[in-house]
Amino acid sequence: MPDQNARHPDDDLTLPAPRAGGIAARAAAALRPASAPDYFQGLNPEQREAVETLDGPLLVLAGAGTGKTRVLTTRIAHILALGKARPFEILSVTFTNKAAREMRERVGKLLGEAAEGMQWLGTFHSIGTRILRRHAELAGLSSSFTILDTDDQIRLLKQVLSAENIDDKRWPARQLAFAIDGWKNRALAPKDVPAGEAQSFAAGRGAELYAIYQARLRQLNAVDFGDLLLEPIRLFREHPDVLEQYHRRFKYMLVDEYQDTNVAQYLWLRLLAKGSSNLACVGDDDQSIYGWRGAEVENILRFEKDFPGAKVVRLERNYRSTGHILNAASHLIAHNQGRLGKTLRPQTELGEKVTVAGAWDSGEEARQIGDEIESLQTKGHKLDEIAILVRASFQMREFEERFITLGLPYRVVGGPRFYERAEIRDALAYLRVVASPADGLAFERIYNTPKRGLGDAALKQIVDLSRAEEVPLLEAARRLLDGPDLKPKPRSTLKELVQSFDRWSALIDKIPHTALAEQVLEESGYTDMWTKDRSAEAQGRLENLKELVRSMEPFENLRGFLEHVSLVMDADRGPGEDAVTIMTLHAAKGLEYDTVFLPGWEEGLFPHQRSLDESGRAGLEEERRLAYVGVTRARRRAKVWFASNRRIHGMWQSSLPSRFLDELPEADVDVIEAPATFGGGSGGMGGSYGASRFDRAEPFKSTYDTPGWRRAQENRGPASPGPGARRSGPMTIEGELVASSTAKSAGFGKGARVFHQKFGNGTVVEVDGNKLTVAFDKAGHKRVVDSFVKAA
DNA sequence: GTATCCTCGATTTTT
DNA sequence: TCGAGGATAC
Repeated sequence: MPDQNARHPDDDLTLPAPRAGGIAARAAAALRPASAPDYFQGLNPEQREAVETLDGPLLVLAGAGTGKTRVLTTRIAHILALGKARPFEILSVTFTNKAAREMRERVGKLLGEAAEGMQWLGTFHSIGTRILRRHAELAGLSSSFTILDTDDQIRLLKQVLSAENIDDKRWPARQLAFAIDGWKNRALAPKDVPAGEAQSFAAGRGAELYAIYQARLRQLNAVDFGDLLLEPIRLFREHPDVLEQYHRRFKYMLVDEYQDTNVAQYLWLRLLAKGSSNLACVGDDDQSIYGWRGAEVENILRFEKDFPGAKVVRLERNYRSTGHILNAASHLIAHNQGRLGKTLRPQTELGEKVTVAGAWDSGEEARQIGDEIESLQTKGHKLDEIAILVRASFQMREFEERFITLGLPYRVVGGPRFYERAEIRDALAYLRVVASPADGLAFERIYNTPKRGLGDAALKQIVDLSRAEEVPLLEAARRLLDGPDLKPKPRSTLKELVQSFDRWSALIDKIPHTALAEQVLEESGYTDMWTKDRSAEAQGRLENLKELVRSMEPFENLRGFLEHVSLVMDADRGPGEDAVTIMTLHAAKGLEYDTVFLPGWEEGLFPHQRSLDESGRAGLEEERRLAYVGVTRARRRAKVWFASNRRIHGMWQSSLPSRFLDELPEADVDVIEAPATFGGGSGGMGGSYGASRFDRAEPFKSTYDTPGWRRAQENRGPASPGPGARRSGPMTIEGELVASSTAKSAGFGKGARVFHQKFGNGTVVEVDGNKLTVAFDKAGHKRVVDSFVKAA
């Protein structure tokens, strides 16, 4: 999506552009029929209520697959059709560019060109940028400020650390970046950082370094992502007249995925909502899975308190998935305590039960899933409608390898994205310097790429001069050429580089930006560098560079393109051939597939041990929400898998089925006994020791035959706890843990000698229900399920 | 400036 | 176990 900023001339806040008003008026006329407007067609009563409740704060609790986007877009159409506001008077915020793009498209379908006038539809960050550019001087910036990405941020922090004589081995820049991000997420300026936290970096210098970093940003006329939220907040607080302008401007405000907002975003919204108070937030507390990067579920849980008189509408009719899938998901998520309470109601038949199956190890898990996909394919299912959702990306590899063997087309979502590739970042760095010669970080990135013999020594001279004279790096380089300090060789190379940049910069308004980009890449020797490179990726990198130039075409100029890139960092990739999708659960939020495979439901992996260790119960609940997100991606088939052995950090570990399996309702789940392909796999393992397939089925069965499991069945109860009912968690998590670990044991006592297929012989040192701690003679202490060992 | 050795860490990720 | 990234040696 080309950024709107690039296309729309800056409008004046106080004088609405008449052109846009015309569009709105036409849209309104087109949409205003005699009776109920067409766009209400097919909305259920709750959705309609959410659309029609226009005045005052509104929270729409939209469960998975309940038509959330539809409500948002129809609401916009309704506001415009009633003439309550013009397109540019609606603030509509999303989290990702993808969501913003989709929203714009769908509004476009409803309204046609009126969607074009929606200048304030975008991500928190893009809207923040827009606001900040308008009032840059009030924030000590010029309106052409650059936006640093994570890489630039780290580079700058490294500079700060070295200038402050802090050993960056002991106190890595990454760690400081992480801390600063955390503070910014919570809208803390350097002076607001709690003393205790500042203490945690570089012997108490955390807040001080943060302050120095901020000062450096200002010097560079740059902001980081956090500033795009923080600076507008500061602006609004310190300049009530500015805030007032936006209050007048935004008649209606809509926020998507409200459960993902962090403190800064929340404050930002609160300030703006002091105007009209027509703030509609849509979200689902049960799908809050980004706590680890600053999202505060509390924001959504507290909505009614924060915005007095708020109306809450629950969307619970799910049009996506069949009954068993929804029942399973609802029952699972009901184990969480901190939630607003909401149960998905199926609108169609029960369909297929959710299946749960176990595999001996992760390799077998991948083989079985691969086989199942092939069989679905023979039955005529499209691969595009099949997804494998994993907890952690290392799980993907096994599937990829298997699918390559099978010749099964797949696509991996995630991974290094287009704009993060080294060659793209290098090319962009060149263009950034051309567009804004003061961009020191970009200059630093490419001043010796391709290698031109400018080493650290020359760089240090430039940096020192830049500091001493308080000028940008490029300017410092220029001055250095006039002085006596440079050796002849670097002098001539540097001179050529500086002159090249002067030449390119002069061309900015003279030739098309795509042609300029090509010229820069050519003359700088950058393309050459890859042409000469004999490595395997070089060809692909050259392709990427061409793709980059192509992607610049829709933009008016270089500046517009760079703005887009700094915020978007994401390139559309075409649909391509029919293929299975492999991605993380996090990446799957908002998507849906007919068939969803959910491998790796094992304790330690899912829920992830680290999440439990770091965040305790809150961590567990977020993991459970992730499981809920996973299951609710499925329209017709959800297939959960676990493996009893998995290689973690290169070492085989035996694993126990996830507690989340215990939390699925038996009535909606089929436990699959693995087909008899045991031992028929790759590698030398398996098969030879004559184990029966029940070796695998058994631990699973025993897990199910627990008091916790039975209690879970009894607690299934009616599907809906009723609006507003806060389910206090029908069963305690601790209870279930104890329950599943007090399952009947296969009868090994302390001191018994046992044999395990992977770990060999050992002695039982502890018995905890059906889980044994065994001191293996060779493999050390391990926890295993009793049915995996035999009496030795 | 580049090759090789070694050490460390190993969920999730957007802007 | 394996890979990236930094440090060291040439």
